[in-house]
Amino acid sequence: MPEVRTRFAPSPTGFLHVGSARTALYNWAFARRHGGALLLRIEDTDRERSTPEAERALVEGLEWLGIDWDEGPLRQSEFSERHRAAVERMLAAGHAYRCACTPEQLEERRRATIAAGRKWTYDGRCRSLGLGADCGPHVVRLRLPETGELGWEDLVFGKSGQDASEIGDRIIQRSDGQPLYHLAVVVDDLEMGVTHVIRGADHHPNTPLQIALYRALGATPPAFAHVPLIVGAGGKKLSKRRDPVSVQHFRDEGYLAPALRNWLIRIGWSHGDQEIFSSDEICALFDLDAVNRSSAQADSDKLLWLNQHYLKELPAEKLADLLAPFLAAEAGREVPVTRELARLAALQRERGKTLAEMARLSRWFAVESVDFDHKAAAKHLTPAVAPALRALRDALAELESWSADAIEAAFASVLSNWRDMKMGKLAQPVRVAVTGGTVSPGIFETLEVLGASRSLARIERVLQRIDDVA
RNA sequence: GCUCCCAUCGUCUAGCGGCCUAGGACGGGGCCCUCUCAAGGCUCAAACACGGGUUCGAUUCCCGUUGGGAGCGCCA
Repeated sequence: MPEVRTRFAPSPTGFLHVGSARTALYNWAFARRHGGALLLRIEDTDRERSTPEAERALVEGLEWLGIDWDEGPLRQSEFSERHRAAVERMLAAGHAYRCACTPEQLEERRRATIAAGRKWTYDGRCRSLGLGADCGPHVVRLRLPETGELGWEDLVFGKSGQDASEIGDRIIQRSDGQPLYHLAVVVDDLEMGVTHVIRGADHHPNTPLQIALYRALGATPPAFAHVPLIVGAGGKKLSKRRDPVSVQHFRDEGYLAPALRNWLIRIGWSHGDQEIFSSDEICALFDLDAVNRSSAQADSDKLLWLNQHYLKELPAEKLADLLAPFLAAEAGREVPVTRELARLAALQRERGKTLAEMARLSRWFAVESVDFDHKAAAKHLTPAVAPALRALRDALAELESWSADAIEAAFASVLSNWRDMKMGKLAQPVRVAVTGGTVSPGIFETLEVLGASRSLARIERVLQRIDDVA
């Protein structure tokens, strides 16, 4: 079996779309699984959209996801010479012909045909005119056989195809000499030696035409695998406005690359009951025959779950590195990566599902002084708890080592003097004092990471506040 | 409108004629744990779109219906 060569051929839109990302992932996984190569080709023939920034965004997104390629990025715009040469060859061989019908004439005939209740494909007016290059403004059309199956065995959809008569002679070169998409793709895939075209199912209906193109070029089509589309809620098309569609967006929200990768690979593909796939497992286990045929909705809750799973797997130091910028943005100030931050990250990772959420929950750690949640303060910062709080402050102040264990002992000693006070009655006021709210990791650990001086200062401040109110 | 494609819990899916009392996961409910919130453990509810065939036997095969999607450009 010849070497497997797959390709990912996005058009540069300024970001990496999750649907494209999954297609890239499938191509990558398939190539790796079979010891082949992945080629990256930028479809940049649409000049306005194709900026260097847009291309960089694409490359960045792929690299972040951990998708590496073996050749490229190649740019389609650099291959116009060979596109033109291919057209010349087809013209010479009679597989293509010049057509001088104007868009206006075409539109008129199309309308008339549809009005007559018949379906429109090009009516072949210029098909046998034998127009030469001197025929004035003209396009080039592919000459399809009158009939005949344009079929293939799709690696996902199985037997597929359409009869040539359904399609009509399509334009392959514009009147300005520029190649059309289908021609460019076929010529480039041929030129690059692509053996497996793995792409979105939206291309499924285009494939017969491309098969015809391969044949007209005297070539054997590659294997095709069309992967089902990712759709939004309710099975509707993913909408840029309603759904988060860019890989960058997920990255900025604090999703981990392994989580997004795992999420994407599992939409439309499965391997038994397995849910968690490392990069290596994806490369070892992915296969096209386990890809589904129906389109799938993206489930953001599952992504959240996966993200927390990977968050929990990360070493605390690494997690602190990742969390620091999110926390800095949350607190509006620099956040150095310290041992305490790593300790905090280890505590918060089972409380937040994204880095952004972890940062929100950890705000109290990074800010100078906390803002009190009004309801929490009203409920827990009352004169009734002041004596016990004062005793706790004294006990904490005398601690020789500031550790969770020592802090717990201080709490215990205070509680032993207030027999009718339960742990919760003391912990909550302290929690409000040091975090401003009622939600945090265990109170001993919270005080530990915050440090002795900041903890005591915040308790002191609360004591003052209770006195002021009283 | 025409052509093509798809159809299992709310969602992602397992199932490739009997193993199905339809399995797993996310999400949801309950219980346990507990200083809050989580995490964790246990547990419950939840699906073969419908109608015909084929077969001793259909979730699985065939045909319709319904519902969804994609494609029908001198866009990519």
